Amino acid sequence: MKRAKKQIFHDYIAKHGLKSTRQRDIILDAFLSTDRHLSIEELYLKLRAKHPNIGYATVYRTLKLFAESGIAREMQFGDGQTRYEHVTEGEHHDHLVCTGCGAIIEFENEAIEKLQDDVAAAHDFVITTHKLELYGLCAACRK
Amino acid sequence: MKRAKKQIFHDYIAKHGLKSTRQRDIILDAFLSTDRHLSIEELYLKLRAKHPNIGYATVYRTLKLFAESGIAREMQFGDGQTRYEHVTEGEHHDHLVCTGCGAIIEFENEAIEKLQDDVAAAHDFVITTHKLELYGLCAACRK
DNA sequence: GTACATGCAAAATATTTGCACAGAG
DNA sequence: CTCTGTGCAAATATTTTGCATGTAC
Repeated sequence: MKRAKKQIFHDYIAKHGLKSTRQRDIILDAFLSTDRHLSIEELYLKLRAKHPNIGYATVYRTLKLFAESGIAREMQFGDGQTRYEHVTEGEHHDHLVCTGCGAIIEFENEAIEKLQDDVAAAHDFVITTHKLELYGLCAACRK
Repeated sequence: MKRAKKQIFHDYIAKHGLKSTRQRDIILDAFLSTDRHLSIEELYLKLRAKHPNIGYATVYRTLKLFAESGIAREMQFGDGQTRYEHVTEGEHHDHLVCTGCGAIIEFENEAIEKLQDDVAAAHDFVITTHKLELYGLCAACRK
């Protein structure tokens, strides 16, 4: 799966006349080998440990590329930072966010998706994406 | 209803030892008499027409106050600007956003809310709020 | 009179852009 | 060799803060 995303990215690069560079590979590896919801800053700091010469701007530009290529998606959880999450083709999930510890749990629910389509149809909309986030406290944080 | 929100805000002000000022009243009026999803900048520009001496910072601070008092809520629709929407007690709604013309339609769906509770229960979460946004194209923008 | 509020400008954040140089194809 | 990518710094955009002054209570 990690391999599949590298493949998708490299295909995208090739198809658009872009170039495969050392930095992009490094950032891609770092992105694929972490948690699914990291901010640019988190990724940048993580990278800098091993690759102090990679610039902030390159991380921004490269993550945007990931998003365009379809292997990542920009997310806003309202904390002022844009986060990027992994996207796997055909998969969709929503989020359960603990406001105590910041944990983000993913879930899928077919029934909800179905109802969303109904709502959209009732308003004569054609949905392209959606975002569902439930904010609350996890068991541990309620103690 | 507009009156009710003014009441809520003034009660909040009073209870917290804050002060009722001309600016807060002006901003409150402007907020209550507009669309339900405006950015700070939109509100600020609208205000400046009639009240050129109100500062940007005051608008920011006042809208945060509105949110604290419970008559407004901060929203992020991913366009880089924080927007504030009206909150009516006991009411909850979600959003249908047209990516073509930017229209935002509100809707409510009990069945979805119920399923969300089920999801939360399954993960041992207690939900405090949630956010559901459906992005797509409205009928007019599909033509 | 004593806080709290305001307005302005400066600061803090987050993100984007210009440009000279480096490197992939 | 050409055109894209990189790194750095500067520019933008958004939001917050410090401070002197104003004003509600």
